[in-house]
Amino acid sequence: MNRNEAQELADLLKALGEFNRLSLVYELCQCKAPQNAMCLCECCSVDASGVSRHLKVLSQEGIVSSERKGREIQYSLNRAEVLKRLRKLIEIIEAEPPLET
Amino acid sequence: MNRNEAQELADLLKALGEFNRLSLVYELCQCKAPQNAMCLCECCSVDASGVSRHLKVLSQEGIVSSERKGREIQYSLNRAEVLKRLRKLIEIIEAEPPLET
DNA sequence: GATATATTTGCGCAAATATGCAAATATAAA
DNA sequence: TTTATATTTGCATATTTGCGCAAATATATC
Repeated sequence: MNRNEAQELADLLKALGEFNRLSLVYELCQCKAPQNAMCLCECCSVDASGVSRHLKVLSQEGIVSSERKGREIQYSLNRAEVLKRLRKLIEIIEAEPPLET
Repeated sequence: MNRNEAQELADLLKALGEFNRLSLVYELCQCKAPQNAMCLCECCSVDASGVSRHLKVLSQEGIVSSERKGREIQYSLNRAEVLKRLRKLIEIIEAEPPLET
C-alpha cells in the first residue's frame, strides 16, 4: 500500500464518513431506479444546494454516477466500485502481519 | 439501519478517513506486537502531540486499544471490531433493493 | 418568449479539524 | 531526588467543512 493508494482510500472513507452523505448512499442503496436530487433531498436534513454539494463529493469519489434526464439529474450508486474499494481495505486489515515484526 | 447506527458508522469512517490516521492503522496492521506512540510517530508526518491526538480519536472509535507498559503506552489494532463494522457496511451496500422501488 | 422546475454556484458564516509548540503529567532510571 | 523518556494537554492558528440563502444556469412546458 503506497502513499497514493492510502490517500485515495482515505478520500473514499472521508466522503462516506459524513452523516448526510452516508444517508444519501443508504437511500441510493434502497433504490433500484436512479433518483434525482429533489427526491434524495427528503432523506437528509439539508436543502437542495447542500444535497447538490454532497452528491458532487460522492460523484468525485466515484461513489455515485449521474446522468441528466431532461431537467432532472438521476443519481445511482456505483455498488461494485464502492464494494471493491472497501474490500481492499478489509483485506489489508485481515492480513496477518509479516513474521519478522 | 436506524439513525444511530448510521451515525456510528459515519463516525468510524470519518475516523479512518484522514490520511495520517489511516497511516497509523496501516502501521498497526503490519505489527504483531503492540507499538508505542513514539514508534508510530515515524510513519506519519506529525509530531508526538499530533500522533497522540490521532490515536485518541482511533481509540474513542474502538479502532485501537491501548495499554500502559511502564512509561510507554502500547497500541494495538482491534482487527475484529473494525472488520465487523466494515463488513456490516458492505452487507448494506451489497443488498439488493426491495422489489417495490 | 414567458414561466416553471431542477440543479449548481457564489457568498458569508459558524463550527470543526489538524497542527506545532511549550508546558504539564506520568513513569522509570540514575 | 534528580534526570530522562513517553505521552497528554492548553493555546494559538490556519484550513477545511457543512450550511442556508439568493442568484445563476439548464431544461422543459405553456
